[in-house]
Amino acid sequence: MNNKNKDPAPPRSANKSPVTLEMVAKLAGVSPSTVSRILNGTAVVSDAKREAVVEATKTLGFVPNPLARGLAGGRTFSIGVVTQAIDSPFYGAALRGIEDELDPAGYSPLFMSAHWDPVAEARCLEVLHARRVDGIVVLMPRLSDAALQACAQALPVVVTGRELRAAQLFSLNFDNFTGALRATEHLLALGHTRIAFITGDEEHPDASERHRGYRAALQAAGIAFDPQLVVPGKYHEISGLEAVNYLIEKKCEFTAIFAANDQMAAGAALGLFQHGLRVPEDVSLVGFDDLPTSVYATPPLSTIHQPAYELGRLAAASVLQMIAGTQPTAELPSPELLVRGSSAQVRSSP
Amino acid sequence: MNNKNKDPAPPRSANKSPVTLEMVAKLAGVSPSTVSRILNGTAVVSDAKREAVVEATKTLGFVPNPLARGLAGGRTFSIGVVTQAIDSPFYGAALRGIEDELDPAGYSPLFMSAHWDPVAEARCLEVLHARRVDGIVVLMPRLSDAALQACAQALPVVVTGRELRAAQLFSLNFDNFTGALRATEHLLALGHTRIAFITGDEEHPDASERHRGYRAALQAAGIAFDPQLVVPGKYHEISGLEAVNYLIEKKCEFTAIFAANDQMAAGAALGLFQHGLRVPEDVSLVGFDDLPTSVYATPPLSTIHQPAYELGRLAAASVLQMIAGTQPTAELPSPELLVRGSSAQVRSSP
DNA sequence: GTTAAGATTGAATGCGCTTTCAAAGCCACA
DNA sequence: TGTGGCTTTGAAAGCGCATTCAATCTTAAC
Repeated sequence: MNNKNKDPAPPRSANKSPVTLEMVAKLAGVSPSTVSRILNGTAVVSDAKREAVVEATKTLGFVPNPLARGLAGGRTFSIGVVTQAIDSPFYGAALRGIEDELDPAGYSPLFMSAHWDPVAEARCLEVLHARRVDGIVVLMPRLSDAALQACAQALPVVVTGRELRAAQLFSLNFDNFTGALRATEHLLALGHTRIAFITGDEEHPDASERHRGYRAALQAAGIAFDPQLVVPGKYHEISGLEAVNYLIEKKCEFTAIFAANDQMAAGAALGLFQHGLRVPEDVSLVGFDDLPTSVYATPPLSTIHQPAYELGRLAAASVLQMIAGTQPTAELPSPELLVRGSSAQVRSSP
Repeated sequence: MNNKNKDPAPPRSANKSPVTLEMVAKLAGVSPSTVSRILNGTAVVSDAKREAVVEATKTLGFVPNPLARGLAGGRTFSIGVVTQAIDSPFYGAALRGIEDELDPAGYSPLFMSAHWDPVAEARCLEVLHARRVDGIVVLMPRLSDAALQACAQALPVVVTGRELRAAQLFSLNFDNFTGALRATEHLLALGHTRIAFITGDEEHPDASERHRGYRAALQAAGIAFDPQLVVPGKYHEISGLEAVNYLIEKKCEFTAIFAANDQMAAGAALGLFQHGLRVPEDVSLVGFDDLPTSVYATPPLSTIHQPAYELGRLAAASVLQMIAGTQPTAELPSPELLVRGSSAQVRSSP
C-alpha cells in the first residue's frame, strides 16, 4: 500500500445531509427558534439549553442550509468579487488575498470575470446582486463612477484602482504615479537619458498615472520629453514585443525601457532578445507590478512592487468591516522599487 | 468630458429588486404557478399568458431569486469548483475554461482553493455540498479515490488528473506519460544523451507519470538511466533553480534539462543564467505545461502543451451533461510538443 | 348531444431558516 | 403579598419560489 492518501474526515453519511434545524431542536428538546438563536448568537440562551443544542448539532452532524439562511435572514455570508480576468497573473494574487481574508470570517467569495468590458461588468454586478451577496469587491472597475455609486446604494462595495468614497463605498488605490516616478528615477540615476516608455491601455486610470509619473521624473531631471520614445501598449506581453520592434524599426535611440507593467516588460525582453540586444548590457529594462514570475525572468526583472495579495486582503477586510457597520480605514503600502538584474548603468560608449 | 465610460445599462432602480414572481403574476393576471412554469419551461402554457408574463417580467425588471429557487426546487444553478490554488498560472486557464462553459448555460462557478491539502480539500467539498451546488469539479484532487467516490454519491462529480469512473463520477485525464516521452525524445533527437530531469512532487500521479515517460524514452533510445541526472523538485520555480545549482555543484555533466513543468523550467533557466550557461547554446531546456508566459521567456521555452483551458471547458461541459442525465464522453487532446527557442542540437565539442 | 381523455391553470403546501410577537418566568421593589 | 420591569422561550408568520393536486376548459370520439 503506497497510497498515502488517508481520508481526513470520517466517511460520513455520504448522502445529502437532510438534517434540519428542526431535527436538532427536537433532539435537544427546545424550539427551532432557540436553535436559531444559538446558531446566530441573536439572543441570550440559558447554558443548559445551549449545551443540549450544541450536543444535538454534533451528534446529528447538522450543517445549516445557506440557502434557507439567505432567504429567511437576508444575509448569505458570501461576497461577490468582480475581477477582470481570473487567469491574469496579477489578479490571481489578489484573489488569493481575498480568499484568505474571507475564509476565517466564514464568508465565501463568488468570483466573476468582467474581461475589461463595462457591459460584462454591469452584468456581473447584477448577477451578484441577484445572488444576494452581502457585499461586493470590484477589482479595477471599468464602469463609471456613477454606476459604481449606484451599486453601492444597495450594498457595501469596495473598489480598487480608483478614488471613490461614499456611504457604502470604499476605495483602495495604489499610487501608480509615484511608482512610475521611482522607476524612471532609477533609470535616470543609472545615467540613462533616452528612456523609452511603453504605456498601458490609457483607458485605465492607472495607465495614465504611470505615464504621468514617467514624464514627471524626466521633467524633474531636466530632460526634454521626446514623444517618439513613448509607445502605446495594451498591457499584454505582445504589446511589449511590438513596441520594441517599432522602436527599432523607427531607429529610435534608447538605452533603457520602462514598461508600464511586467507583462509588457516580458514581451519587450523577448523583442530585445530577438534583435540581439542584451539586457541589461545593451538596454536596461524596468517593469511595473512585480508579478510572481518576474523574479525568475532571465535576467530577473527590476520592477515596482505592487502588493496584489495585500490589496486583496485589505479589500476583503474592508467589505467585511462595512458589513459590520464600521467605516474601513485600510490603506495600501507605498510603491517600492525592486532593483534586480535587468537594469544597469548606461554604457559609456555605444 | 473625456469620460468615455457610458453606463451600459440604464440607471435602474439602484435599490434592491424586491420584484417577486408574485408581483409579475399579478401584473400579468395569472397565478404564480404559471409564471414559475414559464420561467422553468416546466409545462405548456398558452401563448397569450406567456406573452403577458414575459412583458410583465420586462416592465418590472423581475429577476428570480436564486436562493428561493434553490430552496424550493433543489437546484441552485451553481457548480462547485475545487482548485488547488486560484493564483496558479496553470489552473488559471482551466478556471477560465470552466467560466466560459458554465456562463452560457446559466450556471455560476463557485471556486474554492484546497492548496494541495487533502484536509482542506475535504472541507471545500463539504462547504460546496452545504451550499447545495448542483455538481462539483475537482481539479487535480489530492483526496483518495474512495473519498471522491463517496462525494459522487451525493451529486455529479468530475475530476481531472485521475482515472476514475462511476455512476455519477467522471474523470478527465491528460496523458502525462506520452507527453514526457515526446519531450525526452525531442531532446534525444537533437543528439543529447546526458539529459537531466527535474521531477515534480512525486505525490502527484502526474509527476510520476512524467518521470516514467522520461525513463521510457531513454530506454527506447538505448541510453542507460543515470539516477544522478534526476533531481527531485516540487513544481515551483525555486525547485528548478535549486536543481540546477545542485547539478552543477555535483559536477554532473549534462547538455539538456527536461523539467517536469514550465515553472521549474523557468527556475532552471535562471539557474543556468546565473552560472553563465546559455540556453540553448550550452544547455537545451524543455518544460511541460505550456504556460501562457513560457512563449515570452527568453528564449521562448520548448514545452509540452497541456490544454488547460480546454480541460476546464470539458470538465464543466461534463458536469453539465451529468446533471442533465447524460453520460459524458469528453476526452482530452493528445500531448503536443512545441519546439521553441530553448532546445537545440547538442554541441559537438564541449 | 354526450362523455372520456387530455391540455391548462390555480390554490395550496413546503423547502429550512430567521424573526417578530406574545407568553411565561424571574427578580426586586413597595 | 402584589405589581412593574426585565429576561428567556416558543408559536407563528413569512422569505420567494417549485410543485403537487385538483379544478376547469378543450377537444375528440361515440
